[in-house]
Formats: sequence, structure tokens, C-alpha cells
Amino acid sequence: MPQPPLDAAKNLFIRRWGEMGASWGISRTMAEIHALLYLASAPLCTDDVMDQLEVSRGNVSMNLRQLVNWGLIHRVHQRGDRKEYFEAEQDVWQMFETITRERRRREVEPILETIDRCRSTIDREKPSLKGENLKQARVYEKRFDEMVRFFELMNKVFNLMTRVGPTGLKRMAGVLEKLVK
Amino acid sequence: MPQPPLDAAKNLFIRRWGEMGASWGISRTMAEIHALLYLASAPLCTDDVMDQLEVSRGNVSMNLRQLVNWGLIHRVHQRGDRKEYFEAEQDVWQMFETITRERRRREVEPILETIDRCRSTIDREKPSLKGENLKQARVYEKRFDEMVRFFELMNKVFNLMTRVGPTGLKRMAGVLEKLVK
DNA sequence: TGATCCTTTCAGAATCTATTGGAAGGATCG
DNA sequence: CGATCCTTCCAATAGATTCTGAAAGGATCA
Repeated sequence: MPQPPLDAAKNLFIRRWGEMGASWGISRTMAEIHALLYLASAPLCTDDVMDQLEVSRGNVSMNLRQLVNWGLIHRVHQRGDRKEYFEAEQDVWQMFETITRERRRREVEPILETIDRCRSTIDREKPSLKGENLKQARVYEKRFDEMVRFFELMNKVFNLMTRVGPTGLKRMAGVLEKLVK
Repeated sequence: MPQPPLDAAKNLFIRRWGEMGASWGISRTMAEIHALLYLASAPLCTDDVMDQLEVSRGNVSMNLRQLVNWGLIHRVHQRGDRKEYFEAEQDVWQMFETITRERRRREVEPILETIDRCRSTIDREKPSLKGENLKQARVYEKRFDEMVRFFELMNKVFNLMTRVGPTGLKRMAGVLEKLVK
């Protein structure tokens, strides 16, 4: 007994959000659960999710946990009910902050650390190299340094972006627009 | 007969870049090939890649093609040689532009289009709803609108970022830093 | 034209990831 | 305490992705 009109929109959004998640590292189901909770006007419990998305209990449990770990959804206790309920972070900017923070921690930091190690190796070996090898070392140095500089600037910009929020960002967009001209 | 010192750094970077790619939607091998070419001081051919990464010819061929499609590497003809060679885009900012453009096209645009459709559905149905359903409709409206606004602002900011490049961005970081205080 | 060299394609195999469903673990209640 | 209700874990399996290797397709050369 679904109410067709609104559910059509809801399901469409959920499906698309799931696909999008899949092209990130997020599993389709995890993204769908997130979408479902994002749209929900009240917290949902495990069974609600199971019914609406038609996935198993174990699967829902796992993915809810991951979402909680990421900080994209929160556990909510409904008084007078033993079940646990979940609700999504509603503020899109908060979501953005959470996602970029997590992704940077999981993806950017390791690569920066790796490049750092690579740089040290090269610095260490460079004095004893000559000819072709020295040339090669110089190329590596240049590439690594450019990449580090890029990531560090990006890090900074994203930090600032989350701190100034949407209003600040809009103002910033204004400034940039003048720069472009 | 590898020259150990530099290869250690190279291989470390390649491996890490591969892992990172995997946590995006990019296959490990594709990312590794990209890393290999990014570090290379001269264009490489299919066999070079096969040898260095120990993957099959077919695999290399497929992934090179994808990388070319993305615009992350370019075909290069070495005069006096029938083979095709490949070199990576060296400019990190150019890389960034390419990647964000592609990802926005593949990921952000579809979701915006979907939300648009969802919005229309709701607008269309809203007049005929009442009570609980109307309330629900209003919640959906709010959520969708917030999300659209977010993506549109982001789109704008990214466009500007790629247009002003690193120098502009640094200047912008300065402006933002003042805003934060 | 035939020989050579290189690239692309693709079906099947290997590998990796996600999902299920049942069993085990904890709470809370009477 | 046992009964009930809910969550989590996990081994087996289903499903998806990636990779291989061989065959076919194109170029270029003499």
C-alpha cells in the first residue's frame, strides 16, 4: 500500500544516490540507506530500512554501522521503544564537512605520507648518483614536489571552505569572479 | 637488473597511487599505469608498462585507452618507431581540472537532473495532497532544495578554482583566512 | 603482396566485494 | 531467572569487476 506520487520521487532519488555512491568507494546499499534517511521526516529503525530497500538484516546492520562511523547518520533512542532508530545529518554543509574530512584522512593523508617517504629516499640517495640516475632523481623530485604542493594547497582550501560555510563561500565566489576577469 | 634506490621510491608511489585510485572508482591497475607515466621522464610504450607492472597486454591496452579518454595521458608518436608511446599530463593543475570536470559530468550532473525530476513530481502532486502527505511533500521539497543549492554552489566554486589556478587559489586562501577570523 | 610488427577485442578464468541468513550475543522486562 | 526483543557477527554464496591470453584486425614496410 504505497502512496504512489511521493514515493516515486523518493525512490528515484534513492536509486540515483545509490548509483552515485557506487562510483565513489561507497557501496550501493550504504548510499541508498543514507538517501532514505536523508529524506525521512522521522528517524527509522532497522526494519523500516529492510522493508523499504528490501535487503537483509545483516546487511542493513553493517551499513548502518559504517554510516554511523563516518558520522553521516546518528543513533537515536525513541523513548518507550527498545529499538534503535537512526536519522541522517540534515545539514548538507555538515555532511560535506564530514565527507571531505573522512576522505582526506583515508586518502590524502596516506599519499602525502608516502610521497614524503619517497622524497626522503631520493634525498638520501641523490649524493651518490650520477649521470642518467641523477637526472632521473631530479625528475622524481620535481614530480613529487608538485604533487605535494598541490595536495597541501587543496587541504588548506578545503579546510577554509568548511570553516567559512556557505555564506563565506558565496562571498568567496564573488571575489574569485573578479579575479577571473 | 633494477637500479634499486630510485626504483624503491617509484614503486612505493605507484603502489600507493593504485590503492588510492581503487578507493575512487578507478581500477588499481589504471591508477598504477597513471602513476608510472606520471613519474616517467620519457613516454613509455605498452611493453614498458607490461614489464614494469607485470600485467597482461590486453589489460594495459584497455586501461591506456581509458586514461586517454579521461584526458589524463596522451598518445605520442616517437619518430622512427612504429609503436605508440604514452605520456601523462604533467601539470598537476591540469590533471585536477580534468578529473573534476569528468567526475562532475559523470556524477554531479546525473544527480542534479534526478533531483530536478523529483522536484517537478512534487510540485505537480502537491496541490492534490493534504494532511500527512502534504507535510511529507514539504519535507522532501526542503531536502531536495538544500541539496541542489549545495551542488550548484560547489559547481561554481570548482569552476572558478580551475579557472584561477594555483596562484589565484593562494590569493583566495588569503582572503578566506581573513574571513575566518 | 606477403611478412612483420603492433594494437585491440573478447570470452572465459580469477579475484574481489557485497549480501544473505542463521547463530550467537546482549539488553530489558515481568 | 527465563522469555522476549533486538543487534551484531560470520561463514557461505551470489554477484560484479578485473585480468588474461589468444585470436583478429590494422598498419607499415620491402
